This record gives sequence, C-alpha cells and structure tokens, in this order.
Amino acid sequence: MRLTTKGRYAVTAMLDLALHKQLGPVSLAEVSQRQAISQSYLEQLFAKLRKSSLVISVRGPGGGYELRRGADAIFIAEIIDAVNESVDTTKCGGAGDCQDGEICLTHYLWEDLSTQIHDFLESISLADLVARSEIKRIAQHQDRKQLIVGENMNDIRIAVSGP
Amino acid sequence: MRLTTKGRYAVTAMLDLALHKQLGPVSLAEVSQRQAISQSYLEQLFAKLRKSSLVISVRGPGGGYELRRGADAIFIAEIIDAVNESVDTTKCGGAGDCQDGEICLTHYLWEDLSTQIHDFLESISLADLVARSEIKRIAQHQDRKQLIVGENMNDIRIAVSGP
DNA sequence: GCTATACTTGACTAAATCACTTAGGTATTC
DNA sequence: GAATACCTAAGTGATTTAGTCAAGTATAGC
Repeated sequence: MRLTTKGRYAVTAMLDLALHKQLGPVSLAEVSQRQAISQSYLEQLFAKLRKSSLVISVRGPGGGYELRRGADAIFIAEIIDAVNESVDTTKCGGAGDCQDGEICLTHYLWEDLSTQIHDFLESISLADLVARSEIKRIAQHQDRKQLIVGENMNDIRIAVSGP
Repeated sequence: MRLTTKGRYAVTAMLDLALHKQLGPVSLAEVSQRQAISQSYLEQLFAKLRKSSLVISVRGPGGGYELRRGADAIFIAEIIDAVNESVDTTKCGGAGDCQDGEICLTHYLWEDLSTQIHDFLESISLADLVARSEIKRIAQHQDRKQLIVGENMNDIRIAVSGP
C-alpha cells in the first residue's frame, strides 16, 4: 500500500464523478477545471481506473466517464490500488532468502501494518465521502461568513481493540 | 502523510534498536547487517531521526544509537513523519485560492482521511511491535519445522464506528 | 456525410524522490 | 594515537510524478 499524491488525485477525481453523476457522463475537461488537475494527467489516471473496472467511458460529444458501480460500492482502497499498481515491497519474495528470520520478522510486521491501513481505506466508500461533503456544503450555504471545516468529519474513528 | 518504503526502512531500523537495546548503544553497522539496509542510507535516516529527537547518538568505539524515549512512548507515525519531512500537499495553502469551494471540499476530505491514517499509526508504539515480534520469535523457537507467520497479528483491528 | 466533441494511445520530459555510493570529516574510547 | 563510529556533503542511477504534445478513434447531432 502506497500513499502518495497520485492516489489523492484519483480519489478527488472519482469524488467529482460521484458528485456530478446526475448530469450524465462527466468529461475530463470538467473535472480538470473543477479540481485543477491537468487533463492529460487525468487521462492517464482514468485509463487505469477503466482497466480496474471502476469507471466506464462514453465516447463522442456529451460523453465522458461514469462510475461503473454505485458510489456506495466503490471504496477508497480500490481507487488507490488502481493507480498505484502495487509494487511488491517484499525484497525477500515470500519468506525466501531471509538470513536468520530477523528480516522476515520486521518484514511481516510492516506488511501487517500496511494491510491494516488497506482494510481501513476499504471500509470507506465514495458515498461516505459524498455524504460528508454534502453536509459540509449545506453548512457552508447556511453560514457564509465563516468557513466551517472539519466539523462534520468526526463520524469516522479508528479504534484499537485488544484480542 | 506519505507511506513509502523509506518509512518502512526507518521503522525497521528503529525496531532493531528496540530489540537490541539491552546491549547498550546499537551501531549502524549492526543494523545494516541484520536488516540488510545500506549503512550510509541508514546514516541519512538516523540524522533525521536524531533531529526529531527520536534517538540519541553515542560517539566513539562502542557507541551507536539508542532510543531517546522508551519503546512504549515512540509511535510509528512519529518515525514516518521524521524521515518523510511532510511536504504540504495543500496546493491552496490553507483555504486560500479555491475558486468555488469545490476544491477545498475534496481537499479537506482527503486531509481528513490522511489524518485518520496518521491517528491510527500514532496509536501503535514500537513496544507494541516488539511485543508482537517476541511472541512470534518464541513461536518460531518452539516449532522449527514450520515458519509460523501472521498468526499473532490479529490483536490490532480497525473499527469504523458511527457518531 | 461532416464536424465537433471527447475518449484513447503513445511518446516524451522536467522535476522530484528513492536508494543508495563515495569521500571526507569529527568525537570518543582504549 | 589508533581504532571505532557518528556526522556531513556531494553525487548518481533508477524510478516516480506530473505533466506536455501529438496523434489517433468513436460518436452524437446537424
């Protein structure tokens, strides 16, 4: 699991699709304008998202991209995995050439940590983000004087529980 | 929050310090050998870890590095932050030049997501990892025929709870 | 059928980061 | 004073990022 700005761009763009799906296919030109991401860069990202069956493309005028599944069935981890093409960080591909077990020790600990983060991101759907952003937008409309940020984001928490 | 192999190297090295602290300062030559990481690369990582007050250095023969705090007071997020020098991924530094609020919307949503992961990694200490690795090592000594992996790692779980 | 729209593909690139290497230092212990 | 080990800087090849540029191809609407 790698967590870089590339994944963030992809999540942002997918969120834009989810937010504007009522108007039919969303063109990359629109996404590019709204989210301030280079269109050609988006094209590269969406080629990967399409291969991962996260979006479908509609060609021709009025065309664009649509979410292949519902926003409640597309999870953040999928999006990040799609654009990051998961290089294996193993170095000792599957408990092979570890000298004394010490390397594997930390190796698997890290893998486990990475899996935990992956599971976390797999539990958050695009719909979750949309729902939260809609709450925020309403709040912004209600009170224009003050930019309310981070108020409605406390509904998702991480808990560490014992065995 | 960036999650790459660089952070993994740092965590692995710090874990090595925690595992061998009973013998006094641990030299980077030892860590390099045990964990198969280039010593010069370790020197660069430890320069940052030292600046972040996570380790102290002991010069001269018999010297090396020691954890500055107890292993139960050093958290994974700190280690990763120390070597990753947190570039600000904001692009609109603090709600500045966002055109229609839409960009800020997804921007803060991502920031929040990033914070959640950070909080998660902040809840896991080096001591937690040591405890888990010690269990595994004992298990490995008890049963040499079979490499037991991933059995004792289920004690940390992520739960998503509502408001 | 023509044309504008918009996806599709490929090649290329400047900049940054990663994972080192090389080459020197400086401080401390024995 | 010699060995040890931290400390610093500079450079380097590989990879990734974040694009640009230039060609396509498919389709909707006139």
